[in-house]
Amino acid sequence: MQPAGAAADAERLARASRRLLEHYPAENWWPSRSRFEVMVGAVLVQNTRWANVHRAIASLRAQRLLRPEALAAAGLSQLSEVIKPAGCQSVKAVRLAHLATGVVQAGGMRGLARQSSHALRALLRGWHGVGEETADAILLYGFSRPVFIADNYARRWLVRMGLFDAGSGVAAYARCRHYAEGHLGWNTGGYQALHAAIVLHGQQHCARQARCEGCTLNEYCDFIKQ
DNA sequence: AACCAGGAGACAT
DNA sequence: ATGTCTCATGGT
Repeated sequence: MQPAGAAADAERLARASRRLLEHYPAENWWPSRSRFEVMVGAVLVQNTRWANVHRAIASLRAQRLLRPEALAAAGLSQLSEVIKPAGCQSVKAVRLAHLATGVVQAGGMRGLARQSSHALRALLRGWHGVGEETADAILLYGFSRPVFIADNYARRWLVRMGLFDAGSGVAAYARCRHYAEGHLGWNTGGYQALHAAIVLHGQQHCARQARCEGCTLNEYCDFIKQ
């Protein structure tokens, strides 16, 4: 059993999450034609707007590079040129190369799909350029695993609601994810929609302030808190 | 021209 | 272990 108060926190979190979903019903949040494309997109979208990522992916598709073997065989300079619209191309080209090579060495997408979520996350995290958030995005949207993405938006949201403050850093990310998963216990579809809603809310409201006070849409944030 | 973007990794406490 | 700084680049 969970300690006293945990049940109340779980209910608050669940209620707030439901309200978020009602007001930010994101559809087609992560468009993709294949699991590998999700993996590629997860790297390209790092610190980047999706609109720019979309162009880079279209470019990759035109070059027939949206397959692990082809991507792994591509040269860095070519790759860098193709993904340019997504920005930070020299960095991301290297990361994509590691990603593609990793997929091939892991036995392709089929080999990856056989892994447990825990094993898969550990494997992905071992690849250069795949951090906590990117790994979880791949798990959630690429491999349909029930994972709560504890990104900056999610962490800030939880802190503002006074529910949970994990601090910062890699370990803090895991603590936050465990907290949310432990209190929500949702399925994959739920976490997919929730992540989208959290990001949309975070982008539109009090994006940079430490607290909701002073936010021009404070009433909305208070509404979410109920 | 400044500032942000659907972070990651290195580095210093 | 945890918190902070740096990197890298297109778009607004």
